[in-house]
Amino acid sequence: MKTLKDVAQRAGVSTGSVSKVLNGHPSVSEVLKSKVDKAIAELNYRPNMVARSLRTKTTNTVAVMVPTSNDPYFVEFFRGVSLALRDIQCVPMLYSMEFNTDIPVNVIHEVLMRGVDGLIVSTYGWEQDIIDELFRISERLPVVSFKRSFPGTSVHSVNIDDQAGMNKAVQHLIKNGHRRIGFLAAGLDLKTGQDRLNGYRTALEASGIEFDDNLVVDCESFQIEAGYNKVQQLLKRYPRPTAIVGANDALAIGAMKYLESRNLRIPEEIAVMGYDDEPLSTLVTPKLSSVAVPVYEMTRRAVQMIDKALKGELHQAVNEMFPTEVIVRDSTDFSAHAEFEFGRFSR
Amino acid sequence: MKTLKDVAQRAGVSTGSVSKVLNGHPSVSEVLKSKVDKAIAELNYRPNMVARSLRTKTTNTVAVMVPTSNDPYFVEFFRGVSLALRDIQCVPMLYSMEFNTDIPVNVIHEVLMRGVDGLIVSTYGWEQDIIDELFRISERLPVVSFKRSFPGTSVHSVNIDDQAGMNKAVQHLIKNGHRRIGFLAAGLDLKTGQDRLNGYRTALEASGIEFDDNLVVDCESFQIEAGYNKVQQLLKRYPRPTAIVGANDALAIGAMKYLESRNLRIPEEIAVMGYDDEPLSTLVTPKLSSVAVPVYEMTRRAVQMIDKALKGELHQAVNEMFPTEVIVRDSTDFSAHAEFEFGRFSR
DNA sequence: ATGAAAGCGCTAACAT
DNA sequence: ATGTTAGCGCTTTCAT
Repeated sequence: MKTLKDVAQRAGVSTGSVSKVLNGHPSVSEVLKSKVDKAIAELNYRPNMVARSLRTKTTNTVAVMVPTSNDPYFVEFFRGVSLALRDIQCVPMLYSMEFNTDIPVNVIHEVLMRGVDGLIVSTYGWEQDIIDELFRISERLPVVSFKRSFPGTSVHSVNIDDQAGMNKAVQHLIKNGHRRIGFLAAGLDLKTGQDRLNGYRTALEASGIEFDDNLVVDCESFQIEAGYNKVQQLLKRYPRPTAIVGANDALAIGAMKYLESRNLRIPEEIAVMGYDDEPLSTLVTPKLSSVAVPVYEMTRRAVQMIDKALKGELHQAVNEMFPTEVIVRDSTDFSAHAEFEFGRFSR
Repeated sequence: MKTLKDVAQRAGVSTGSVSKVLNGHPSVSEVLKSKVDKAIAELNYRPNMVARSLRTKTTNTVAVMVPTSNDPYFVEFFRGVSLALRDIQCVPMLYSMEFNTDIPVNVIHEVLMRGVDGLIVSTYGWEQDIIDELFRISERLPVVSFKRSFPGTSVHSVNIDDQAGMNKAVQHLIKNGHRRIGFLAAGLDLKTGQDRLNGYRTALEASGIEFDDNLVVDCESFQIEAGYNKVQQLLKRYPRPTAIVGANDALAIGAMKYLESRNLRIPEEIAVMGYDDEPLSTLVTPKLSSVAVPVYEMTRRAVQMIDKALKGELHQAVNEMFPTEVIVRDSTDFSAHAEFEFGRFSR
C-alpha cells in the first residue's frame, strides 16, 4: 500500500505539502496541487484513514445500537441512518444487542475505545445501570436516543408523542361508532407503553366513555404471539368489545390471527387497530389500520443532530418530537380501500 | 482519556511491559501483571483501538455491503452477521447501497482506506465493472459473497442451489396433482434467476410435463407489485394454470393479492408457492408455502470464513452450498396447518 | 522477564 | 507558499 511519503517523494515535495493538498488547505499553489495530484494518480494512492484518525481524533464513524435487528421496524431505521450518514461522510458501526443483556455495557466501552464520533441508540429494554453509562458517555461524544428522551441530560433525542398518537387511533374507532374498545397493552414499565395506554384512556374519556379496567390486558411483550394469546381474555368480557387496539402492530396482528381462527369477521364483527404502521400491516388480510411513525425522517434528523453537535453548533441537548398519522385500512373500515395497496417493502 | 503511558508511569514500569500485559504475552511475571492490572483499574484505562490498528494493521472491523437494507430478507442477515462477528471480536461496518449505483465503487475504495479486515457482500444488482473491482480487492483481504459465487476467483461464497430448491418446490405442486403451473420469473439476467427458472423446468420435465413458454412470464423485478401485475397474464392462458410459483415470496404474494381481488380461492381454485420463505409468508392469508433458505446459518458461515482466512487457514477460495427446504403451508395445501403458526418476527 | 527505542501514516504547528 | 519536525498511542524488535 502506498503512503503519503511515497507521494511526496514522487512529486518531489514534502509530506506536509501533500497533506495540505489532500485536505484542501487554502494556501497551496496551483502548481503544487497539480504535481501532487499527478503523483497520487500515478501511484493510485489512497490515504490511510486509521493514521489520519490517530492524528485528528475523529474516525468518521457513528455507532448505531439497536436492541435487535430482527424487527421489521429497523429495516427502515437502517435505511435512513445509512443514507444520512453517507451524506456526512460517515459510516455506521452496527451494534445489534439481540436482547443480550450483557452486551450493552461492553459496547458502550467499546464505542469509546474505537473512538466513534457519535452514537445513535435505541434503548428499548435497557436497565437503568446501562442508561447511566449512556449518560456518562454522552459527556464525551454526541448521543442521540431514538424514541425515548432523557430530559435534563446531555442525551439528544428524536421522539414521537405516543399518547397523542394512540389518542388519535382510538378517536378514529370512536368516530366509527365503537364504545367497547379493548386494549392490548405492553411495555407498561416504559414511558412509551404508559403513553400509549394513556392515549387510549384520554380518548375514551374525552368522548364520555368510562375507562374500564377489564378492557385492558397487559401482554407483557410486543410480540405477535402475545397478541394472539391475550386477546382471548378480551373476548370473554361482556358485552364483548367491538374493537381491539394493539400497543403495536404485532399485537394487533396476533389478535387478528386469533379472531380469524375463531371465524370472527374483521371489521364487521370486531375491528382491529395497530400502532407503528410497520410495512407488513398492508400485507395481512384484512389490511391493518395503524398509526404511522416517520421512522425514516427521524433517523435523518438523528444524524443531523450528530453532525451539528460535531460542528459545535449544539450547545445543549435537543429533544425533537415528530408527528404521527392515523392510517385507515380495512381492519377498521370495510370500505377503506378497494384496490390492493403496495406496501413499503422493496421486494 | 488515559493512555498506556499513563498506566506505565503509575505502575512504575515501561510502556512495552504494559502492552505485553494487555495482549497476554507469555513472558510476563505475576507481579508485573498485577502491578499493571492495578494501575489500569485505578485509572479506568481503555486501550485506544485506533492507535493499535495503526501499528498492527488490523482494525477488527468487517465491512458488510448490501444492495438495500429495505428488505425483510436482510433482517435475518444483519442478525446473523452481528452475532457471529461479535464472537470474533469484530464489528460490522454497514454499507447499504440502497440501489445507488455510484456508491459501490466508492465504497470498495473506502473499505480499503479504512483498513477493514474483511468484506461480506451481497452483489445483487451489481454491474460487471464493480464486480471486477471486487475481484481486485479480494486479493488484499478476505471477501465472502452472499448467495452468488465467482468460481476461479479469490472471492469466497456461501450459496444455495436455487435450481434444486425450485425443483423441489415444483415437485411439491406436481405431487399435489398440478400439471398447469405458471411461473413468475425475475432476475433472468442473473444466475440466481436463471437457476430458479431451470429448476421449474427440470421438475416439469422429470414428471413428463411439457415445458410451455406461455406459462412463464418475466416480471423484471422481484417486487410485490410486479407479481400483482404479471400474474394477470398467466390467468389469461387456456387452460388456466391451477398453480402459480413465484421466483421469490414477494412475487407470489403480489400474485395472491391479485387473485384475492378477483375472488379466486387459494388453494382450491389456484395454488400459490413462493421462494425464500421470508418471515412475512406466515402472516399473509392464506399462509404462503415457500422454500426456506438458511440465511442465518449462511451468515455465520460467512463470518467463519473471514475468520479462518484472517488466521491464514484458507489457502484457496471456498464456495459452500447450503440446503433448502420446502415449507408447505395453506397456499398450496388447504389442510396443511390448522393452528396459527407464529412467524419469525421478534415483535 | 523487563526496558529502550523505533516507527506505523498522518497532521499541524512552526519556521523559512 | 512550502518544508521541517514533533508526536498521536500503540506494538515490537532488540538489548539487557
